[in-house]
Amino acid sequence: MTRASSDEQQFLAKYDVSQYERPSVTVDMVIFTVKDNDLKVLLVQRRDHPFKDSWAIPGGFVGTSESLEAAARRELEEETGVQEVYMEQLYTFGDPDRDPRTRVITVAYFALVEARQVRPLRAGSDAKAAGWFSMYDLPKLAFDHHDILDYALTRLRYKLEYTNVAFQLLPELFTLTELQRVYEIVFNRSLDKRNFRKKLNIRELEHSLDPDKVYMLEETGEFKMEGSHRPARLHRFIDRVDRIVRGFI
Amino acid sequence: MTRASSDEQQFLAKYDVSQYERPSVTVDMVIFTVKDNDLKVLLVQRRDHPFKDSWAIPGGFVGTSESLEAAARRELEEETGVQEVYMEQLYTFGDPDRDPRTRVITVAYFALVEARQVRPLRAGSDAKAAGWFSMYDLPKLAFDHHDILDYALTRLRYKLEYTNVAFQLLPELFTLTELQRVYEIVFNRSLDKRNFRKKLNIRELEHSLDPDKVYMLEETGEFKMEGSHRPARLHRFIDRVDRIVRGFI
DNA sequence: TAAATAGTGTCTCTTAGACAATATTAT
DNA sequence: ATAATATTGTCTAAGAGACACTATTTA
Repeated sequence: MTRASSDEQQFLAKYDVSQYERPSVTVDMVIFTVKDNDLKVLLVQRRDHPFKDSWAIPGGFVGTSESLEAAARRELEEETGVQEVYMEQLYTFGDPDRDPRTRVITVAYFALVEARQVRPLRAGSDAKAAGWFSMYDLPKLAFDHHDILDYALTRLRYKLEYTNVAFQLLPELFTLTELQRVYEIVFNRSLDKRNFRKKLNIRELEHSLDPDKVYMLEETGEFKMEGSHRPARLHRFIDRVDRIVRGFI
Repeated sequence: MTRASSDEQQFLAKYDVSQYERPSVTVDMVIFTVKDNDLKVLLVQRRDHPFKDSWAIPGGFVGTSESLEAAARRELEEETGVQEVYMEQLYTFGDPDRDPRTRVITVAYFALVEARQVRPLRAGSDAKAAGWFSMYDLPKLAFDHHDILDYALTRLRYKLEYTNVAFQLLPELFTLTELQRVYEIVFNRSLDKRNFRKKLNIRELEHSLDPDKVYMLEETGEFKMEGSHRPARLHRFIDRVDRIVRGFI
């Protein structure tokens, strides 16, 4: 940052902030979880017009001195009670008529949360209800929220293909079969168990060559004893990296 | 879109558009070209505060009833005179203090233009000068524009790796050596000629399996006769697709 | 014929995907 | 022993990367 000259200070003092018409700016949150053997997204039912009673992804206005990411995390926390989860900017939707009230530009984010960390959903000041909906069986949505969800699902699949973020959808300890189920649910097709595990190993090696980039899968030595069958090894992901905040690239 | 009920119409009539403080929204354009054996970006020198006299990427406010993409194309056309070039949304930068005047959220786009299609650069209403700068030797930039360019270069490299957009940086007819030079310049390292061409063939096949996805490389039968050496075959890309407008995923 | 650039093929290593048998636990 | 799920390896095909020689043109 260059130091402000007195010339510049003079300019800034005179600057007329109401010189241009301004759109409203919101953040909208696509919050995914895997639950009941299904990929779910959090929707709220609108209490007010426009699209009163329609379901929509949660969102809200960006505070005057609040960063976009902070606004997104605030919304996420309001809806789910969770913090510190994986979140990234998705895309900015700004068609002039996407909101019938006035010009609203929305910066969409998507987040991955573990179902069990989420507190029970509740209505809010502008939502008469909230709930988890299957991505494969959505109701009609308000605004352009179908577009946003389409885009989010594509991004989610893409992310799962070349990163290890999947563990963000699982509890800390999980079996490889549970991890595979996450992939199967997100990609909506079954996978071969041996190939899946082989690929995990390959990723493992790749990643250990670049420890700044991703997460490492680790055996805990513990087992999941459940059901009348052979117990499964429990694994965990080790964080080797500062959380990747910025969107995909 | 649901039909507006009279209840809803009543609501919309009363809706107070000045209810929330609003940030300004701009689009900023990262305009890349390959020229003089170098990757160049278009910069303008600011006529006014803040950052008076600093170089910056061109941008401007989004019109009240103008889509983000339209605003980006308008800026692009103003600066370069070109239209119908490859452009995609990059990322939205919204730190509260990124602009000392007031809250300004900017939606960054990046575009690829062919150097010879660009009309000579000229100053503008808010720029005392404009010019092409090497991405590998940038001046100090205004605002957070270094961040935006870093991000744009990463995205550009990524795009070149898995798509055929590189031809957007070339004239309609080009030799394979010229195409390879584009890759070498963007990735800033030399490539093996045989492997490069082999990969082009593989991409070709992939793409013909999915003709809705990308472009096809085609031999024209013409040759570039230039210099005292064997002439090179001229190629072109055939558009097999509606332009991909949305950002990468 | 010399200089300059164009054009081309093989080998090895790694990865992706198809595919089935054995191991361990509770009942 | 049976039911249920966990765990493991091989084969083939395709792609990535290293590597060097011949072809064609003009001066």
